[in-house]
Amino acid sequence: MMASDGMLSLSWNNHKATFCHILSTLREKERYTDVTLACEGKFYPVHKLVLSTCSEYFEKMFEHTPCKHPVVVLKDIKCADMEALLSYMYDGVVSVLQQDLARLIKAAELLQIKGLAVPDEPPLKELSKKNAYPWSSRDDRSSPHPKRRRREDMMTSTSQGSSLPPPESPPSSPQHHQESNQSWDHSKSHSQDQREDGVDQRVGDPVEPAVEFSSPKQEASHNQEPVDESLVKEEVIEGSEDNQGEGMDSRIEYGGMGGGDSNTGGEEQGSKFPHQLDTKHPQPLHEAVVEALAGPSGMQGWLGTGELGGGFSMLEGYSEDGNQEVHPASTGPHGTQQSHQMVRGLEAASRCPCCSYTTTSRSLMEIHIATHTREKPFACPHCPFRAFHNANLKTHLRIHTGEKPYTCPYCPYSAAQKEKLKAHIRTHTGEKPFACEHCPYRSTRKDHLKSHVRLRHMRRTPPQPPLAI
DNA sequence: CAGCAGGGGGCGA
DNA sequence: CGCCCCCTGCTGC
Repeated sequence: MMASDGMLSLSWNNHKATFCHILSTLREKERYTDVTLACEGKFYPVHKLVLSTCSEYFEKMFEHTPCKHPVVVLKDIKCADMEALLSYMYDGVVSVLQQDLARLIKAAELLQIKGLAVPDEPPLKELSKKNAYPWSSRDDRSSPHPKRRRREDMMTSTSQGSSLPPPESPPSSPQHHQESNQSWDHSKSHSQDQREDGVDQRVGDPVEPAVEFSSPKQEASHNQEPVDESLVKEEVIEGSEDNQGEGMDSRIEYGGMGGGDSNTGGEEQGSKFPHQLDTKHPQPLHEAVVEALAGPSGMQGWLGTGELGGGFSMLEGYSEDGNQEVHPASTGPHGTQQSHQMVRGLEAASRCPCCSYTTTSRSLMEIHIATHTREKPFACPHCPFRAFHNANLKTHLRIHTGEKPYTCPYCPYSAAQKEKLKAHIRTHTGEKPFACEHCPYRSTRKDHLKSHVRLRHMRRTPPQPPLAI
């Protein structure tokens, strides 16, 4: 464009079209996808960025979902509609049969898709009137009031965007471009990244002080409706340790564990989930995946369980190879039924997405998964720390109280943890139980031995390099 | 500066 | 209880 004061403004004429095209292509190739939508047994790997751009609902969901690659189960959405909406979000256009329009719009409302169900902002998308919005002639396209009204009506009976009222319309297939065979089979993939470190995140945790995760509650408070429990749960993110990534937030405040990312953690994790790395994104994603594999149990995802998930449940079949985190996206009685039906249909030997636990029993799996997803019930009154076990909290509390009950018999040292004292005593006794298998080095502590091996025998003198050439 | 050693915090079980 | 990780201070090359 123009210049002022010697400044040149370069514009990319075809930017929009090219940009959209590339996005679509990326989706087709499933590259850089970082969220998977699941509905009716089909899985759609897509991009959070795109979803967030097109839907405030998804935006908020991801905002409170630190998972690297969450799986969002959409129970009240037909896969055909989902495909159409994805087409709409990626291409800005979707073709739909007149008869399917109402249902599609309804789905769009549930997901708060901008331009379809929610008035979109100035740079509106190209929604062809005839295709998707026949009546828009009487409406401002950018502000589909009728739609909005409808949505508001619905919202008055449910909390915002969270409990999605189940669509009643029967399933059918709107025409759409791509995606029809996007459904993946389980073996296909996704095992990659799911893990994040954990972090006990608990967005919306009812027990949590409002200060901490105010956003969801604020949202809820905006609604006149009482907070829908399912909404809250929906945002709950359970983590496990090591999360690097986004999930780290809370931990960073008080944790040293910092996402086990840096050193060994990364390596170990990498080796810990090899299947995740090789299955699906053999490509550049790699690093990101490795990064995502924060912790051994890094199950950041929101895994629905019987108690938690109003309308959501694990897809057992999916989890078989999956290692995916599953996030509930819709709730409500219908959703629940739907999902349960789906699960029943998939009943077979299934594997926990977060560990190697396998069972053919859905209920057993739910119980097991609860061990990953349960909240940390023991909260420190002085800091954001939470623990799974009371004993851990007690230990933690000593940080605040300064209590160090374990005293060294040889010196004035005292420790808050018994194990620390044991390690300390070795410094007096000279006991070094941990011997390096590559050299005479011995250590009083196992982690020091590990560091030693890493530094001296793994990094330094890699046996292969010369041979490899 | 690299490596070692010790202290400390957290996690899962 | 065992393990992991981070941080920091010390020491020797």
